[in-house]
Amino acid sequence: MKERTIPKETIDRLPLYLRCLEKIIDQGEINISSEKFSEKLNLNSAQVRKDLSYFGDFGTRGVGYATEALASQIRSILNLNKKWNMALVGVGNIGSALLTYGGFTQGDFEVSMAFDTNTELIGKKINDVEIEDVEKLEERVKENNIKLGVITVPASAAQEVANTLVEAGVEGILNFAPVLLNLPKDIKLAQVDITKELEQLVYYLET
Amino acid sequence: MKERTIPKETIDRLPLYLRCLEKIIDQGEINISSEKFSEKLNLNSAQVRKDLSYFGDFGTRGVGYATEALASQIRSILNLNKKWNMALVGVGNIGSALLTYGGFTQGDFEVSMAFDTNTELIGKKINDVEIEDVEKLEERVKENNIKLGVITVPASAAQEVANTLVEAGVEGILNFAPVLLNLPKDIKLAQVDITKELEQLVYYLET
DNA sequence: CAGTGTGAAGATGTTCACAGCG
DNA sequence: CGCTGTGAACATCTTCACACTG
Repeated sequence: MKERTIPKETIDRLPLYLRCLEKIIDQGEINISSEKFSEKLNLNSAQVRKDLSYFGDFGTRGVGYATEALASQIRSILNLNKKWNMALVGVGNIGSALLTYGGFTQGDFEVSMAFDTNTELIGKKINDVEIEDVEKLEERVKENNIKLGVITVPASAAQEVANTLVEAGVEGILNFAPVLLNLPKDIKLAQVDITKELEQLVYYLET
Repeated sequence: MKERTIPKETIDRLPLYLRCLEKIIDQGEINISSEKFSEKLNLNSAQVRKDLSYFGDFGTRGVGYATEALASQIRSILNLNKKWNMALVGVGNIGSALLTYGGFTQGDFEVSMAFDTNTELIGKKINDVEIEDVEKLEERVKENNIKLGVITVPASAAQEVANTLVEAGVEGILNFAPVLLNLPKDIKLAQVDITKELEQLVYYLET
């Protein structure tokens, strides 16, 4: 293992490696070569080896990578050894979808608090999570030591919500609102921008 | 305007330029300099000028870019001059959220057909769209000449749905399922992978 | 003379090719 | 002998710096 700066793109691919590994572990495979790996993920095998070598010498020459051990390593690199609770703000279409989303309900992430301004919603429960007044956000997030916030409010409210989340001590934000958030640089941001994806997509289409 | 290959990253940024422009047009600005632009988007001003220059000489030296004209140019480059109808498959949490999503309901994109396998859902309407049997997908998508598909089914069903959409003549797919789809190379893909985003996000967090 | 458009330099990421280990 | 790990070559993207124009 060398001390080097790790490309963002490598981090980008780690979740894909992990997902691929979990699949082939299910199929009972004990080892996998970088070649096999790269075929499944449509990339170059040298890419796979280089990516993994940033974090240690996980492979065995002549054999490949031990699937179980590698999966465990990647989970550890990605900080997936603890359950991440999230505070969600904005219980609209996407917000409620995330509250009941099976994709991570049973996994490493869980929406454990939800906030809204709509008095019709406050007090109701979705998937065992009670919707609370956004006024209480700061207090409640601090109290529960939540480190991840999810923004699913309309674009116009997103920056204000982001500020409140930061005040409340959140360290990372998953933002679904189509705005560029202004955040302190120690706060990490993941942006999910569906309209942007669609606009890019149709650029490439025949018209 | 030079004939050059346009970086993917440039296409990535076009929707952001557009969004930013629309905002400042609302504020009544007639012109904007690459410098102002770059501040609002957190990038280098040379980046802005280079990106825009791939498509033509839109700026005026000493003045900047005419906001209205540039917005219109970008919309045209991105193929946003027509309304894009989409066929959505999988009316679960995320699927139904998209059916009622205000973010593009009033815009350039609209989910105009929805399919599912669940007989409880088939026949019901969400936001004026009747949910149909996925068996009818190919026929109905062809008949309506739909060019965009949205996959919001569980991971295990995603590849099969993708195949059907391709059979039906779709040219672009927006996929929310956490799988790497195998598609003919003339079919364009946009992937929205929420779990991946979260996994990357927490990599960067203190633990 | 302010601000674009763009070659050239620099930074970052990917692929090649092969030495060396199990 | 097969497959990893990795310098070096290559490709792509970003930033600099400045000539030139409206």
